[in-house]
Amino acid sequence: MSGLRGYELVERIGNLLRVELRQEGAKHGLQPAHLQALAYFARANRYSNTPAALTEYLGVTKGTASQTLMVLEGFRLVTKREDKDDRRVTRVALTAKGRSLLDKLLPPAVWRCANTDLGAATAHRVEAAMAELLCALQIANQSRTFGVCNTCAHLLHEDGRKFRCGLTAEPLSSDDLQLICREHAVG
Amino acid sequence: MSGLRGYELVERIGNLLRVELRQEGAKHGLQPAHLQALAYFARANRYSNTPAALTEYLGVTKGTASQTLMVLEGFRLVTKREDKDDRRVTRVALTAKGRSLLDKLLPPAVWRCANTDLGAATAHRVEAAMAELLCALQIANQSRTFGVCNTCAHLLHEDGRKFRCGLTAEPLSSDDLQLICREHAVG
DNA sequence: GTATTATGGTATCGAGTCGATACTATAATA
DNA sequence: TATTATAGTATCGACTCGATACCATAATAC
Repeated sequence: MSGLRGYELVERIGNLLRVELRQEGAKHGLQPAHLQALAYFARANRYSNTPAALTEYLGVTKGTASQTLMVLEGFRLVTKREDKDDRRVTRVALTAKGRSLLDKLLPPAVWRCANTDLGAATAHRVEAAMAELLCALQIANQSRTFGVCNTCAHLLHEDGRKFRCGLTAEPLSSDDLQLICREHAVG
Repeated sequence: MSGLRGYELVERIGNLLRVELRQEGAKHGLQPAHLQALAYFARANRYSNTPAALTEYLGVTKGTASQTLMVLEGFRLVTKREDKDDRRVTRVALTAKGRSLLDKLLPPAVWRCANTDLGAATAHRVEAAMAELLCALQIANQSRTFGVCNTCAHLLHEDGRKFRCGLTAEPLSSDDLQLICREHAVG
């Protein structure tokens, strides 16, 4: 019971979406990897909006990630600026153009359509199953989880509605809690 | 409710597996696309073991599919022969080497591991959810379903344990029922 | 029965991905 | 101060993929 059947299903789903993403992105001169990167920076928090974090997130080499970012910057979809505390670090942020393009392209039309067809209840159940699967895969892969602060083991609840990161000791707003963090930990 | 969260999950799962597939395949000089093609022909039935069917399955152009096949043939992982009835058509079959390599590489180790960690019951539930999602996506995409004969609307049950394809009128063995067919139809 | 069109497949080219390696700049550590 | 680690870029080669053109064969039109 190696789960080959399940694996084939995931492969096909991923492939189908990838083909769609390629077609849609091509209309704007973008490849799947570009859109993945753009989507990442749209949701990355202040500890995670760097090329190095993207490298880990996508599982590619830093050279590849750097190239991807150069393309996005060339299209004026993201901006880069030097970190003022650590001058080795580059901070990446979406431009308004990048954000509106992302809203238009993701998720792909075929996904929105399928999601509607499934209905809210089924879609939610499928989503939960995939979350479970992803978690297991990340553990098996010993890779970072890149979850949101809201679900992080480092999150500290203070009195009232205040939150703080246990790693950096910095306070977190409620918006912060919805962002992806490279230091995210489970358990 | 566009299902962006669910989409991100699928993207991440697909990406994680793709990275793994790339690393494993690289040890044998194979790219992800090669292994996908190899896996397809391992399961394709007699109506579907052609480059044209692979083209539809992977959602790429026929030129791309042709190149992929040339690589596989070069590595002696598949063989090609001309169809005797329609000489435009090429039939593709795995070699013993191709089959054993596939058994070794798919599903990737990280998948087997995650599958074990999840446990049989959960793995089955996740698999069912994925099947449902894939079906909805294929309908939304108006793409062929590439299911097995066992689940096909064309399948005719004859007396006893005999089966026949309603499209080609040919008899189907019980092994045939487990193979992928490009003419597969739902409903 | 021949001309036309459709289908299956290959060849070739260019744009782009991605990994590998080498390199620079800055920070952290010995 | 010297060494090492980290963040990022530059460059190169192998490869993917789409686009286009092309060839052979089958199906269809007339």
